[in-house]
Amino acid sequence: MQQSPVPPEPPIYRRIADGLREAILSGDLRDGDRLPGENALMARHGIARATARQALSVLINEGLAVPKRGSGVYVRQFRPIRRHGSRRLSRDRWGRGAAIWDSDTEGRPYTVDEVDIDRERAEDSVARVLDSPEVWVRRRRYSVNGRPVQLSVSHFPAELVEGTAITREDTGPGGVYARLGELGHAPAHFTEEIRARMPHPHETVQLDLPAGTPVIVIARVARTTDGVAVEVNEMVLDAASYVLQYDFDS
Amino acid sequence: MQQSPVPPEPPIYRRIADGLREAILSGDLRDGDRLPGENALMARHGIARATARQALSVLINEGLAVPKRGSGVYVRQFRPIRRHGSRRLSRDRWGRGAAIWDSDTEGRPYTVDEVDIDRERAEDSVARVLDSPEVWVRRRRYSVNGRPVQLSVSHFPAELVEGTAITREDTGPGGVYARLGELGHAPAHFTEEIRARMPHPHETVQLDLPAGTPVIVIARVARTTDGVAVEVNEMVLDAASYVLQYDFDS
DNA sequence: ATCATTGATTTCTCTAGAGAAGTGCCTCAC
DNA sequence: GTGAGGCACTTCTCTAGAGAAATCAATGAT
Repeated sequence: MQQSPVPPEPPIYRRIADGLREAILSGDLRDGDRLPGENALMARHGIARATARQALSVLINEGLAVPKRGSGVYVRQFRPIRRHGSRRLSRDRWGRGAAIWDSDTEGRPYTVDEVDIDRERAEDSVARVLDSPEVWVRRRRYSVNGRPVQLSVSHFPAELVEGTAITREDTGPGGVYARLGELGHAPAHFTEEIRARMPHPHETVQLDLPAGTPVIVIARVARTTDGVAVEVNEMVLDAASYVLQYDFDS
Repeated sequence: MQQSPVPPEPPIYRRIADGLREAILSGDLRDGDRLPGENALMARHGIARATARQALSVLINEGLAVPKRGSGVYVRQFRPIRRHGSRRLSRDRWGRGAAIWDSDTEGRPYTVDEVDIDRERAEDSVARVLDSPEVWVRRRRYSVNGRPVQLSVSHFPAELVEGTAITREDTGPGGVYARLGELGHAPAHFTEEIRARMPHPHETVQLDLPAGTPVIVIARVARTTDGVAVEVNEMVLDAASYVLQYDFDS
């Protein structure tokens, strides 16, 4: 009737994982250090290969370690980019030392290494927001220091942007927002919806994500001063590479 | 010298996982449906138990499926709560049908089922922002419909709030922000930093997270009109339960 | 010096089997 | 009808072994 007096101790693979995690979080093992591998764990603990792998897979799925085939398992590093939602409000308004999480200084060289532009039928959710069944779609991939960090898919109402530079690879000075402004539809209000989830397989490939890395998905809607939606942009970010920042008044 | 003409086909466990994922994403298998289990996969594909498990673990780690011990593996469901950053700007300003992602209507009953209040030494990052080595800490867990969805840890400068209701379990009408206002330190500006990562073990326990569920971490700093930081609140959200929304002007 | 090859090491994939532990349904006694 | 017990089924944990594939360093040929 009563609780078992002996709390069952966790399984072997978990005790090993706990030990390694402890070493990582305490700082004994640092960014990029090599963890004991399958063979080392088998020998040290007298266990089967599958059990050693299971222990390591715990840390890998937690995003604390990254396996490199033929080489070893290494401690993961976290050095994010800071992305500001509202530039207007956040512009270093509160000075230095104000951030909770460290991040690399901004202004690192972004490169766009894949661009794809098409006219398509819009998905339901996009068509509803843009109030347009057909859209021009701009797909891009952004990399920093040669590492892909973000996928971006922008949607524009087809009739609105037809024939403009928005439908071409080179959008000209100021980018798509300048072009929208020339059309008399300058974006003035933004809504960003944010989710986090594990990546789909094609995202894992395109962002070159190791196991245990979630993605942050941002769905951003740009509207004119009249409240007309002129762009829907869905961004998929490597969660290990980003810190998002939003500033607002109460 | 040239690329192998035969693209190596993916391993068995991955092909099986791909098939099941397809069934889920296409809608053949829906929220809460039962997937074929280890034994079914072993029989159908003529594979070993470990291989069948590996196929299922792919989907589990992707957050698409949830195992229930002794019962089976089931398709995961996603029915998030919408959390607004800036209430002032977002208040249904753009009418209905404006959201990209579905979410349950707000106003569902929140319950706070664990409260813990202490005076402590602050961590470095918190001490730096609050400019105070000692802090009062309020730890809470929020649940919706009996399911824990959020952990929250609030920090206040110790000298500032000493002796007020902020150091007691019942903070009185209006909550801690009303008390800060009475002290002449009403929060006026907010900065929220957002990350996503896999949960730590204690977060997995406290939020009752299945494998393959990331958490969203929000570090929120509240400041007075003078720019003095009066609260640092770190929230850990079940990523499968939340959509965050931020509205701002360009 | 540079490049190709080789070999040791490592992770990755898979087989075959076994017992533990939790779940859910059915049956049986009351 | 209702509750208790048992049983089938499920996932979970682990052992033992083997070959494939990627990495890295050392070696050897040019």
